[in-house]
Amino acid sequence: MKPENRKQEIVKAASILFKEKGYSAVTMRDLAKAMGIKAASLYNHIQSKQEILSTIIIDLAEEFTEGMNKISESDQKTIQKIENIIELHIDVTLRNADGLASLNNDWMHLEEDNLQYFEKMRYDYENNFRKIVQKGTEDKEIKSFNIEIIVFSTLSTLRTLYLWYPKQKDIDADILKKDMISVLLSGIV
Amino acid sequence: MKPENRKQEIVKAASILFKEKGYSAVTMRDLAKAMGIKAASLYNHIQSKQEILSTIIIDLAEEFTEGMNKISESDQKTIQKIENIIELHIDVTLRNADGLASLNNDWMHLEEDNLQYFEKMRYDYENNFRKIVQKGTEDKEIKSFNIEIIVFSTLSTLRTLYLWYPKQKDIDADILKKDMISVLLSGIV
DNA sequence: GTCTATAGCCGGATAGAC
DNA sequence: GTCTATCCGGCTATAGAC
Repeated sequence: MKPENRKQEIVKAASILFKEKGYSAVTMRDLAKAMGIKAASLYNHIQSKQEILSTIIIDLAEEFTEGMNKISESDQKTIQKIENIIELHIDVTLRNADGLASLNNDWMHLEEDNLQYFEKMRYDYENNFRKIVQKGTEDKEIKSFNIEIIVFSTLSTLRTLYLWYPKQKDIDADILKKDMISVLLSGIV
Repeated sequence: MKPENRKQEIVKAASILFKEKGYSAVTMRDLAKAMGIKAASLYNHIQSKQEILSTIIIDLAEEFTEGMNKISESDQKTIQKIENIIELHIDVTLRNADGLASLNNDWMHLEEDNLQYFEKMRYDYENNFRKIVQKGTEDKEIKSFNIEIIVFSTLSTLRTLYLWYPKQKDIDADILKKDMISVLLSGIV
């Protein structure tokens, strides 16, 4: 097995453990045990514990950044853009729910360069979202509530999907997308 | 100053640090430094690091449990109940936003009895919420989307308020309540 | 590529002086 | 009530045998 594949296995196992206890509470011994080897052996495939964390988080953050850039630059209507953002989050969650736990809760344990890079991506992502909502209210596609509240409540729900989706085993991805779009856009009343 | 007050100061300082880095990444030396004393001195006021965590989390969980029980047992209509739940979350967030970080992210580091007690309270809370939404759909007060999606998306937003509210310094609590109720109940379109 | 052994450091917590 | 000094265990990471 090539080292790259072995590294991917380590990252995957680490994602699950980081989700359960958080980056700081997971030891290299825990991770090695989950892989069925000794802690020292991990270092043939990775440089450090920190490298595992940054691999998980930066890959996901770049995925969101690329997706958001495409949506943001398109010439669709606001509502269509928001629907695409909801789909983006659901798609990423289906593919890597465990990694999203680190993205949401352990980003502050990234070190220098990666921390700055991550924070910039997150800022740009939120700002793109905010601009889309802003334009939507100007075009009267969206109600003129406080824009920050709209951005916050929508993003909160999408960012927390990773916690909730794995528990809903019997729900179809397409139904989830449809209902999630309805709930977030049209409300529940 | 009585020991009880000093303990409260420690818990408050710890809440801030736990919010920034998480329970596991904060050391007793970090906490002592924030209090302007040495780590050993903390132990004149608390039994252990674990005691600080359980004080933060259990107090808050009990506050939510009491609030939810009152709402749940009242004879109000469903929509009024949901509005009261939104207000409950906003009120607790205004009073103790830092502590809510531990409630949301560090509950898994509670030990045996407190962990079980917490998990029971959280289960009951969610179940009460679910029953309220269920009744609302039966009475046609609420649209008949997938109930789990409604419960999840509403709770996600309310639980994440602690991250967002402190950044919105210029927003009035009453306006926040009003707009949050509108966004969650009526949607944004 | 995995192992054993261990370096070197830092963690929570205690003892006892003041 | 706070301090200094310290115990002791667990942490990340490395060295070197197989």
